[in-house]
Amino acid sequence: MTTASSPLYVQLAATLRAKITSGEFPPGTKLPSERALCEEHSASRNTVRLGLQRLVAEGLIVASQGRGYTVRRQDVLVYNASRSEDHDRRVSAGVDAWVQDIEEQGRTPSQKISVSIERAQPDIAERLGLGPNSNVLVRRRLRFVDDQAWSTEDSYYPYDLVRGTPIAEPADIPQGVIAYLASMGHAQTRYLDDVTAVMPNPAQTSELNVEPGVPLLVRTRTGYADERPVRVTVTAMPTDRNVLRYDLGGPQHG
Amino acid sequence: MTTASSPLYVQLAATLRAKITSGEFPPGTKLPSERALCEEHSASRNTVRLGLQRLVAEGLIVASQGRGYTVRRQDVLVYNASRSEDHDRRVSAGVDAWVQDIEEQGRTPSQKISVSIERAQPDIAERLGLGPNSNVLVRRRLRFVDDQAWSTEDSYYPYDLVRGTPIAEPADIPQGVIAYLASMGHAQTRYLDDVTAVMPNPAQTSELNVEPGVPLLVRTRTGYADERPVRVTVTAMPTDRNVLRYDLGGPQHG
DNA sequence: GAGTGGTCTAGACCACGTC
DNA sequence: ACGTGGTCTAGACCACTCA
Repeated sequence: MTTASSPLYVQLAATLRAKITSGEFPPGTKLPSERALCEEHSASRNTVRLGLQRLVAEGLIVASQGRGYTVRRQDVLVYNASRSEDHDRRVSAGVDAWVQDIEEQGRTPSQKISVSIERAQPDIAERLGLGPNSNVLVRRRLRFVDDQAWSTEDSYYPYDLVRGTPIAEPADIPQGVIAYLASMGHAQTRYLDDVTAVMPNPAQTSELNVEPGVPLLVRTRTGYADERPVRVTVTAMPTDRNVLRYDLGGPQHG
Repeated sequence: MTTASSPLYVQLAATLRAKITSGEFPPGTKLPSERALCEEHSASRNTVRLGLQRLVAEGLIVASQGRGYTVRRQDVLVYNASRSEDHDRRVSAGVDAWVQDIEEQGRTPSQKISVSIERAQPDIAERLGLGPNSNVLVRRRLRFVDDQAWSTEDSYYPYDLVRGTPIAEPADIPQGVIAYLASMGHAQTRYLDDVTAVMPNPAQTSELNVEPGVPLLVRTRTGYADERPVRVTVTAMPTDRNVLRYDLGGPQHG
């Protein structure tokens, strides 16, 4: 047996994983307590915890102090990244593209917006083509779906570009920031998306209410108006509730 | 102090993290041994291990039995997803797009290809618009950069489409599979990419040589020829060495 | 062989949720 | 009040690496 030679905590994780993926433990099921699993598998609590930790890291179960472990409910929404900047759609709908995306999936989106002026972080400054001590206007969004925290989206604009405009106000802009910038002569004609994933740091863990161990999908979008970068947007999405979608119409790129 | 109230292992992780990110411990540095950190922080070994585990999960350090913990060397390559299917580039270069992408970054790519015929998994069958018991041709690629495992790419084709063609052979196809399919009248005109991230399972951990705790970026690309899905490709990339890039020429999508 | 991380035990007390 | 997970201790032996 190959399993007989693997560590106890790995076997324990495999046993529970099988019950979850087979459907014997459907989403919402409460797992036996750590101390019960100790007896059941003749293992110490530390060993049991090591095994459970594995399943938490895989996103299969969630732990809650005082309440126990439960099998996670899967509830994934699609964020359509390639069409999210479509001018026509946005202008006709009067809302931003994310809001529309979520509503089309029958859910209720909402967001909290805060605006500040900050010294640009080095990577942001580089993407915007700014000097090391430049200021940027930052619009931070915390996005909710059905009143549950869902993702964060932080946009950075060169401060010189937006000084004194409505973009610098902490309110939603009806037609969308993109369209407003376009009306000022900064129509974005090209977007560059870099996608990666990170493990959440403590701040993100609490802000987005993710279990430690669930990766965050991070998309960094740079928007260009006539080859000049005018915006960097960093979107962080817990992967247990998001899929990022790109619809590429064909081989028109080069 | 807020830090004074946080758990010991969190403080320990924060201390080491600061030394790493500040540059005091540059990449390649060997960390003090677990037992040395025990003394230094007056903590038990389990507690020290909890803290170190955190940094491993964040991808900052790697552990090696018998050798100790070392600060990870960051070495991230860009995979340009939006141009990777560009017919013109591929045909002119005579190699597949990933190979070209890596070579342009001054590295040496290589890959191992294996081909098999399998019963389609449910999610693959659904994306390909096939019935539940359909067969698919599977081309599995394990990709290397400078002889280090880098990513996996598994392509699924409806078996009826490729039976008896060179695609079903376990060799590289000089002009690329896409171009070959096009010459057979199945030119792919549209691609749909779903991007998410998962924690690696044990098989992926060993195949791609990733530390447990480093997330995998997973892109599922469905290729359409005249509205008919003809290919599904699943690419798994450890995020500690990959960034996925989309260059969107503008708001031409709808 | 000496030192490293990997696994494991058998306890302890604390913080949180539920009843 | 009780049971849950969260943190922590002080040991033990094994597996691996390197000199």
